[in-house]
Amino acid sequence: MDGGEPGALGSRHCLGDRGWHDGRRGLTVPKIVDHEEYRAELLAGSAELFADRGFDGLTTREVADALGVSTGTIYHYFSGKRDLFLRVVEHMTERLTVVLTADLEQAEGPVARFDALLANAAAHEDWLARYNRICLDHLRERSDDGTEVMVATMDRAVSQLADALDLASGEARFLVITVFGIITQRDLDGGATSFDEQAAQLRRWLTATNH
Amino acid sequence: MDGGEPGALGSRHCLGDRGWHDGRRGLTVPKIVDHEEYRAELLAGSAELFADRGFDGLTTREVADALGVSTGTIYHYFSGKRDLFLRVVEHMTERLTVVLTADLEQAEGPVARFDALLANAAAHEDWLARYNRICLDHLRERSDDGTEVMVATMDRAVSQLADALDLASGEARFLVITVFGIITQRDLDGGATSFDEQAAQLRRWLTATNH
Amino acid sequence: MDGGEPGALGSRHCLGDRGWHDGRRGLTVPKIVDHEEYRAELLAGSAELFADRGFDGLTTREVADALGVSTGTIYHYFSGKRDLFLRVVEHMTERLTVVLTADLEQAEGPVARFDALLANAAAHEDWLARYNRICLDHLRERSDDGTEVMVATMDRAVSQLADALDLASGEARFLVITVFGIITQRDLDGGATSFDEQAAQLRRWLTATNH
Amino acid sequence: MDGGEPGALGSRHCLGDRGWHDGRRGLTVPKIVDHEEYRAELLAGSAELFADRGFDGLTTREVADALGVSTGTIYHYFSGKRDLFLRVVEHMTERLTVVLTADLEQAEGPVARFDALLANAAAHEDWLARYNRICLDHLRERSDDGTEVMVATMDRAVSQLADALDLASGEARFLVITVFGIITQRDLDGGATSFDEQAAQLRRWLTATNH
DNA sequence: CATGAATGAGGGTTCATTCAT
DNA sequence: AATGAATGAACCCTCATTCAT
Repeated sequence: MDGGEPGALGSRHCLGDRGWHDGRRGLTVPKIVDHEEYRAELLAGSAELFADRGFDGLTTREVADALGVSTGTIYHYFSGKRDLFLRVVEHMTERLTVVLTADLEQAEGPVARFDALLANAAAHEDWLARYNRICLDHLRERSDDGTEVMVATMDRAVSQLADALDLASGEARFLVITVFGIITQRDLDGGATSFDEQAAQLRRWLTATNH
Repeated sequence: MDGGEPGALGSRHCLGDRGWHDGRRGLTVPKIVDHEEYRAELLAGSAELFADRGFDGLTTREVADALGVSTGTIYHYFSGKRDLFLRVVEHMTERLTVVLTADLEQAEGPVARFDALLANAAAHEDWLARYNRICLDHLRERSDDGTEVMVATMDRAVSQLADALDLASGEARFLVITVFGIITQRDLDGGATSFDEQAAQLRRWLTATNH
Repeated sequence: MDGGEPGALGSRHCLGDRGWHDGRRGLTVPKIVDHEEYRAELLAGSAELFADRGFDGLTTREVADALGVSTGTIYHYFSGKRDLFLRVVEHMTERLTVVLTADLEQAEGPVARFDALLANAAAHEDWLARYNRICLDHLRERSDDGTEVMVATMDRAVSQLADALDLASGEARFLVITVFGIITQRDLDGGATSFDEQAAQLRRWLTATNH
Repeated sequence: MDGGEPGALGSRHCLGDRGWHDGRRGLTVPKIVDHEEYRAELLAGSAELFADRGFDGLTTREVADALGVSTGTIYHYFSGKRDLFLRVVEHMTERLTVVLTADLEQAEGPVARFDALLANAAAHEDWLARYNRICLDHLRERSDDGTEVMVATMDRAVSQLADALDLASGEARFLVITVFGIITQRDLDGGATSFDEQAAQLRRWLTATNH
């Protein structure tokens, strides 16, 4: 189980001890870069919480405690709880394609890439499960334009996968849907469903398709 | 699109006017049956709300208003908001198999039954999407024993389907997972994903499998 | 020193113990009248607090404690702290003319009515001082249309006084302004300024005016 | 309409660019005078804000922004928000007599001095209105010894005016009270009340008195 | 049985103040 | 001397729950 950030060593870190550390004498110019970096750290640290507890089930106090900062600090970097949540979703959404298609290029041929995709899904299963939960929560908060983001995100992932695996768009979409289906089910039943067994079913579909 | 109860004529009904204080005492002998029926009506009426807004995003006042009763009435039939939610999940869970396998027996042969299953899913898509949402919410409220219920529910549905469609357990599970995957995706993207197109992919898998 | 309501015996009363007390059997119709009465009591009880501490300097908890109710109750009768404050100002504004002109009719002749006016001012000095404070606070909260209310209120009081004392509009206005000036000064210096001495100056003006 | 400081050219100036870190060390010897001057500038710049928004309605951040400095700077020159406010009141109080009696000596005779007084009041109406507001706020912050300051201030102004206009103490007090009454009323009604008309009433009183 | 007024703990958010730079 | 990021107590307000009617 990986931490809040896939690929990063997301050990529970305390973010509470920073300063300006500008360097050159007396200059009171704080580093802008640092601010953005810190923001990203807060985002990464909040993702897991929002996924586990849901937007409404999570308090800002809990977020602050988990991040090792005060509630005021959260409001220094984000305009509110809702803003933080929306940024978390944005942040995760940007990484979805990366998570699914990482190392896909290094595999030779569609079948090998299919295996690589499943390996990616298995490696980042927790992250994907969290993303899935968060997406449903996001829909509640932005029922108006929430779907637009999802459509665009899905389309991007699907088109990349279609290219890499030499599949039609609808087929690649089926692939993503099923992968998420397996992950959702395992999320719901606590892992009772075998990932490999279901992956085997999916490979059978691929074999029947890929001609 | 059906209402809160699949198969029932789920028009938005106001439950508030049963009128225990209608005057003629002695006439309105409160039957036990009535109590249970009323409870069921409250459950059915709450399902949609919990699915749409989430457990934490919904207030008891809102539930009461939607049901056309007072908050006190809810506390008369349930021990609290959480209890109501848990009963809603139970109530929906009990119906899951029914929803998925309705009219399945009348179809002849595995393939026809597969089609009937998909027809069921399409007919009750809203209900299934809500059930899917509620299950993830349920997991948050009962992270301890929440999975047990899900495992049992899934197993029951899977074994029924395995019998009806002449599939191995793992195959039937794949079927359910994929159906839910499609419905979840359509829930997220507002219906942008074509149900039929994805169903066609699933049939391809079935064809490759069912020999 | 009178309480929050001029003329009323405004002893610090605990408002926390009420019910429906409808009377006729089983009817679940709560009394509407009661609701409005209670609202008025809350208003009267809040006036002193807002005057003493200012809108921003007063917490809802303090209001609730002083009224002997919970914070939630305040939100049951008013839409928020700001609404409560605005209603208090409205409530007091409606009474201003009454406070100033009470018993004025019973006096014979302009001079006697002038004396009656000063007697009214002295009798309700605390209430007038509070009203004065609250008006300045009100201006901060509603800098847009706050002045309109003040203009209308002042005009009403002035025209009544002009009639009763047989004064021109500008003269009646001078009278009101000076009375409030004396009260404000006494509010600021803790009563060091003599009310009677200043009233004597005002009477000298009246004598020079009233021809 | 004058700025925060009567008689001073109170254009909204940014105080934030004194540049202690301008580079050439040793050149910018921090004089004590400078420190005090700067303090006075901060005081003058804050007066308007405190009057308009009230002590509790104003944040230190807002004060800092308006002054063009950081919040830290305020804490360098004052021990806190409350201290700053108290110093503002002190600062304004010291100037009250000056504002009211400026150019009074140059006028010949009591009546001419009376006119000069009214001219002063009209010229510094905004400042006086702000002073009036701030005094009521001050009373809230220092209800214990707040009145003492007010009594002393009033007495000083009254005795100066009594001398200059050849009035008895109570008469001079009436004069000040009425001037403030007019200004307060005009503050409340947005200038709807005519200053000159009310001043004419006051002159009538003077005529009846000064014999 | 049904109601909804009342409660008060706890929610999101603000802001006076501190202090490392 | 000046900055502004960080803090956390305390703000206004919400809402699950109780109970007199």
